[in-house]
Amino acid sequence: MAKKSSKVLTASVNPAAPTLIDVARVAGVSPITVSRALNRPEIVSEAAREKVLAAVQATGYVPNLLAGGLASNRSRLVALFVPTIVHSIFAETVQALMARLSQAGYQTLLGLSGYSAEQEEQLLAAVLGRKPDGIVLTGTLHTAASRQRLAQAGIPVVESWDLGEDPLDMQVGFSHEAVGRAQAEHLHARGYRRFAVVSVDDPRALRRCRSLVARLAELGVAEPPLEILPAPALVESGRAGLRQLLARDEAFDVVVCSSDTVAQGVMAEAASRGLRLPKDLAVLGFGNLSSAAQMHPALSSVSVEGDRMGTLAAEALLQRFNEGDQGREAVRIDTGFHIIDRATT
Amino acid sequence: MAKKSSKVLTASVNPAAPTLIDVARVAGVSPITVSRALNRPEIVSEAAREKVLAAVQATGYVPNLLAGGLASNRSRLVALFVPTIVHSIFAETVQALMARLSQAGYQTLLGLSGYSAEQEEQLLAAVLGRKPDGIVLTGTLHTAASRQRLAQAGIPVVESWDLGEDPLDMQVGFSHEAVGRAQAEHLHARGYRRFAVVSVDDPRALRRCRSLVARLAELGVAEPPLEILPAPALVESGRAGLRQLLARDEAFDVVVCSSDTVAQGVMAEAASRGLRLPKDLAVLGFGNLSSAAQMHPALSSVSVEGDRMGTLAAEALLQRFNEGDQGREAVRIDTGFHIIDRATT
DNA sequence: CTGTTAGCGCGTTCAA
DNA sequence: TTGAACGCGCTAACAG
Repeated sequence: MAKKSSKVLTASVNPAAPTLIDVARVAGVSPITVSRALNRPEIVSEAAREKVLAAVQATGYVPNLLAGGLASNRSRLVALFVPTIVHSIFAETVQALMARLSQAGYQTLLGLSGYSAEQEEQLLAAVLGRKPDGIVLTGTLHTAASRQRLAQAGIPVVESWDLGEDPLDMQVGFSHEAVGRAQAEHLHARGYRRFAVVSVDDPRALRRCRSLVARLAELGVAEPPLEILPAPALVESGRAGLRQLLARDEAFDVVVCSSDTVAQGVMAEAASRGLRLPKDLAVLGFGNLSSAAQMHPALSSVSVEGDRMGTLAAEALLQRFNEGDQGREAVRIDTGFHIIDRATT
Repeated sequence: MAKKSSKVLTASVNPAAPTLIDVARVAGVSPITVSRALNRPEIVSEAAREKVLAAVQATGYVPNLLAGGLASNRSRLVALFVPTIVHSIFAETVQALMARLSQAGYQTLLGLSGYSAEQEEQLLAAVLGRKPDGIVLTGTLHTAASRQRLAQAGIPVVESWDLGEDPLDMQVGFSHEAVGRAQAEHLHARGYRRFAVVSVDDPRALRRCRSLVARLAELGVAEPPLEILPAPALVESGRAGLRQLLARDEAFDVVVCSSDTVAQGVMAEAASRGLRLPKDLAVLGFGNLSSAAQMHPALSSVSVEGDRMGTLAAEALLQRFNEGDQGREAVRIDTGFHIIDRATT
């Protein structure tokens, strides 16, 4: 390991990354003054500040955040878990959250938790070791062990993309049950009576589906044929879903899909069979509001604002960071959703 | 669950997260034995290992990776910079890289660098403070300051999604010039002579475009009309691009697009004007091989394997981590690309 | 195979 | 406003 002695050797290989002490020496002040000049410039005399800044430039000093975090117990790191970012409605949430946090001086440790609470638990154990100052999860389904670890970590937690019973801490999302009900009511009001469902095997998608079916029952519509396919949602899932539905030989004139991606597959399969959309078959998807423009002109969809969820989650955390754990108001934001109906346009 | 007797206060608020020392006390061994039992189990007696593991369970110990990283100078963290992950060909690279790295015990610090080298430089300063063990960048365009910081950091670097002159270290990607040439040659061979181009203002996209134009010139085709639109690439960019091209009143029968997203917009605009695809107008996109199935049936495309780039980048880093900096073979992997022609199917 | 010693680089707590 | 001492939690290097 490198010693106190000045750097005389290996000048080209690795000039022994300068530390705060090196900067202090160059600036002619004490190490702690350097620390303060960098972290809380307002409490340092202007003269000192300038000397320090010059020395930082001269040495190419980069603060070691590992050491800083260890000493201060503040890592300036936020962990973010999403199931996946490929072909995914979560990508916008990730992007928006990162944008807001980095602007506030925080960095983001991304975790891909898949669609299982067990995978999330695994990841959690690893990530909490980095001592993040806060964490954003997707959904409200967590293992008991996860809940305990999270509680023990004592950091602010945001659950996103859902609203549920006994929150871990803060929540920013919408009710998947409400989505299911709205789907049923909207399509029923438009005159549809013969439904079918294609969904991937994701807990939240299934909840929307169950809620849809329940509301349909209340409206006097018989339980529709369901096709549940393995996650992740691919276009091919939609194609397969519609194929299997048609093979069942039950009549339907609208297909409710668990995502826009699945819906695209359903539409592609329908088109290849000569069905006219939405005349012969209407399709209802689910996805990001901002992607709505990209959709097939005949695809109706339930749209949520993934980016806004990200921004709101970030802001909830930042506020908690500043309040220093006392404000602790019970944040619980319903971001809602919209139904975009393309059948009429 | 209870400790020996040390922590008496605030039992409910925060049981003062157990440290390695607490575990050692419970297990009846020295702290360093706990450390070894966890990090290099093979060099510890089975008896000790079992005692330690039991104590870890009992205490709910989570190793502090900040402290570990500081002491060992190994953070088990890899930084990954991509321009964006929304509507993006990079999402698959991120996912694949993370999957491979997490399997090897590394976590990923994601940075969104936009499409500018300056933004990348900003990010770099912040991220290097976390002392990542390695870093993966997108592209080969970096500021002088970035290059210097990177060199000074002395960690393995992978440049992805491109191959270029004087690499920083390792490269995993393909030649954008080769793509441009291939586009020209493929379409020319198919009989097209009247080209047009819609591209967003992204350095790599512009290089493909320039190369296309140059090769066309060699083939005796006049310089095609170009529409360059601001990044990021949206479906709307494509619509606007085609509108503006048509307004120019120059004839063309094929449009080369900087991405599949742009291509979708071009096709949507074309369809809304009653053009038949690909008969009246052929469209060539650019995107991920695995997304090819999602494309419009008339959309041809240059396809690259984003996920494979991610995996290869991860493996290049892991190998370097293990070799301990001596192997240092000059990794430079051309992942190539494919042209998928849908006009004939 | 196990333990002891001595930091890693920084921020907190005091005092000046 | 500045500085000195101390320790955050862990691991490298040596010894036993």
